[in-house]
Amino acid sequence: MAVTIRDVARASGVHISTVSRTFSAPHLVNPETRSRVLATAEQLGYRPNRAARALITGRTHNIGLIVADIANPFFPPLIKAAETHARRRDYHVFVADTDEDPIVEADLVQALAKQVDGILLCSPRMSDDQIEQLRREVPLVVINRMITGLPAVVMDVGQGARSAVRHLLDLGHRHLVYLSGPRGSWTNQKIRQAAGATARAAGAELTVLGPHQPVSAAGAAAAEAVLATGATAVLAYNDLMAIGLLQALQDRDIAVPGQVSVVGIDDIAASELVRPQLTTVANPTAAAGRAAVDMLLQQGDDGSTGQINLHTDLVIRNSTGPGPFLPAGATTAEVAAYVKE
Amino acid sequence: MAVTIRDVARASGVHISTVSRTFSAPHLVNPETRSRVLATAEQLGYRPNRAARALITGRTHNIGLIVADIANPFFPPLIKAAETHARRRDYHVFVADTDEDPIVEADLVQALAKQVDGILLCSPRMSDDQIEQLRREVPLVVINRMITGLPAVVMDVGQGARSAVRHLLDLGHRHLVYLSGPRGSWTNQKIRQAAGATARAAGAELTVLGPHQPVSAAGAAAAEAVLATGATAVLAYNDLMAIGLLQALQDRDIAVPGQVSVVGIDDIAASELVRPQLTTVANPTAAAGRAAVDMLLQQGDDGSTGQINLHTDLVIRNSTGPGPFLPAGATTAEVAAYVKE
DNA sequence: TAATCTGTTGCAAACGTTTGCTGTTGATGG
DNA sequence: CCATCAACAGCAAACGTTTGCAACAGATTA
Repeated sequence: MAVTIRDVARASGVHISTVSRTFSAPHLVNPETRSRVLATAEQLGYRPNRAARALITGRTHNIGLIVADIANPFFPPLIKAAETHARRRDYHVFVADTDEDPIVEADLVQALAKQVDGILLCSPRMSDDQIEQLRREVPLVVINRMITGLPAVVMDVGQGARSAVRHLLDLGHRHLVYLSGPRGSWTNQKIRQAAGATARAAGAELTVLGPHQPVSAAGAAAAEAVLATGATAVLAYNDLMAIGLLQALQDRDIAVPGQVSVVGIDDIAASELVRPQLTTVANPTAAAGRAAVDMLLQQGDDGSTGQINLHTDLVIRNSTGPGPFLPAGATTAEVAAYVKE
Repeated sequence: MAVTIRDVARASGVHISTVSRTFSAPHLVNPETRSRVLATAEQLGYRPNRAARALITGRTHNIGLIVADIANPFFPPLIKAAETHARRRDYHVFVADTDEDPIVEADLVQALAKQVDGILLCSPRMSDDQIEQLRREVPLVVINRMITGLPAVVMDVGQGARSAVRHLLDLGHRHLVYLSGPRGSWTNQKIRQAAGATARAAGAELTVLGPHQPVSAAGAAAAEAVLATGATAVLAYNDLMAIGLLQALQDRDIAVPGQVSVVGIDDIAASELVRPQLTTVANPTAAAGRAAVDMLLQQGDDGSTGQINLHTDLVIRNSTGPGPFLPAGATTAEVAAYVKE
């Protein structure tokens, strides 16, 4: 049925090994022979069978990409960049979705292990131990989580959170809220620590609310709680939550940024589409995807296990501004009254 | 290095074919033997090598999913649903992005062909001929495009467009604009035809603007042109464009839906996050993904080549309402003046 | 001139499975 | 008691490649 190396060999009067070499080690075959083989291959429509190749070389030229939730707008740009980059290097990529379930995550790695040359693990929810375990079965690069001894590429959310908080501080805010993300998220911890430290260092207060699911509904649901704190500025775990909050506040006739400033993290596409446009920390997700692919592909060569820390950028838009500043220690009722004006 | 069927055979004192059958045809092996083999396999950490299996059976248990742009929010829910559904049937999926380029599209199908049992082609930009050509190399299911003789699952955008236009008509609008999508999009044609026919049947006018790239910037850029037509309602090729337009209008102090009503198509997540929330036609993308996978997997069995037409739903939110109605034949200047009030 | 080398090709053994066929055993039926 | 059969297990040939080794020619070196 399908045309194989053998058909090409017969048609061009050489041995199959010569045909094989024409494709996998061209420099070993006479230019003349080579072009003849190439021509008949082209004419016959020959395409190498990757399964057979994989069987003998042990390299599949496939990589796996495991993310928590494909539909979370944070991931698609990363997936896209990784896929495009991989393809340019003649690799194909399996994409899989864990639905934020650590068990599914582990199963997936196992299932994919034999079929890929390595796996990119995005924001894994597994324990460090589990991940180290799996690393013994298949080359791994972890994205958005740092585990000593494991190759990783992370986006420096700590630095991003610091910039965001400093921006808010510069605008005069003294009481901030951090709307935290899901339990078990490494990123969440980093943000929380960095934001807390930066606020404290400036003598400002930071109230942590959460944990929350990283979705807009959770941000919206947190609106009351945010107002109750009396804070004038909010940093959210991600843009989705920030946008949810943004709209919930506006639905309550609370001006953003007039009365409350809101900052997100990720810079998803929607952040620009929403009004006011969201001030946020832009994560270089595309760069991260590419870097992770490179790291994975190099890993085979040397045994290097580098860790890359990608710079993040605060992008200031219209959801932040100098706020209304309450007397310290205002009660919830006072805040609400103030805010209603 | 890796543990193979041979290791398991040796360790459990049977022939390799028995081990093979334990996994691929359990009913052919004695329950006692089977459990013994299973136990040692488990203990040794044996995992079947899919490449070897694929080589001999010709079935890879992989499928390919090719989309125009992973980052376009329309696709991720479809990808997610397809992947999850496929995995439940023990298939893994390659995801690839064509960047809206028909050439890349064809290359990708070819490259993936030998490595998958079939390919899901989403909103292809290739010509019908090309697609039929490729179908001879690999089983195909086309999503969001109807080609006679080819298995397809489409979302009934025609019906969606009709509902949308009827909704606008019911609100009293007499002059509508259709903001059309990219050239070569089958969906675009369908919408345009359905919208035009519905408007004409009611004696209303429909002006077509475009083509445009299916992105929010294009929607925003079209704002002036839309106003110039004097229309009071707009149907856009997709939500992204609708949202772009929405914000561009508001930035010009034009009330939505007070002065102009806007309807999108797709019901992407952002449509609910934007204010006013966007009235739009919800496409059952997840269902489409699942249906396409099923269709592809069945295709091997019988030679069936069904076509599924999925129902779409108009979801009415806050971007549509009774508009201000101008005297017929108002000039651009008059419209602008009117609209500024 | 003999020895060595270089460039090119063929040969055949892998890689880890699946599967049609053949044997063996013990049970069933006449 | 022989013939038939069913259930099970082993044998070996595939599947389409890659790759170490050997063979050979012609060129280079000593």
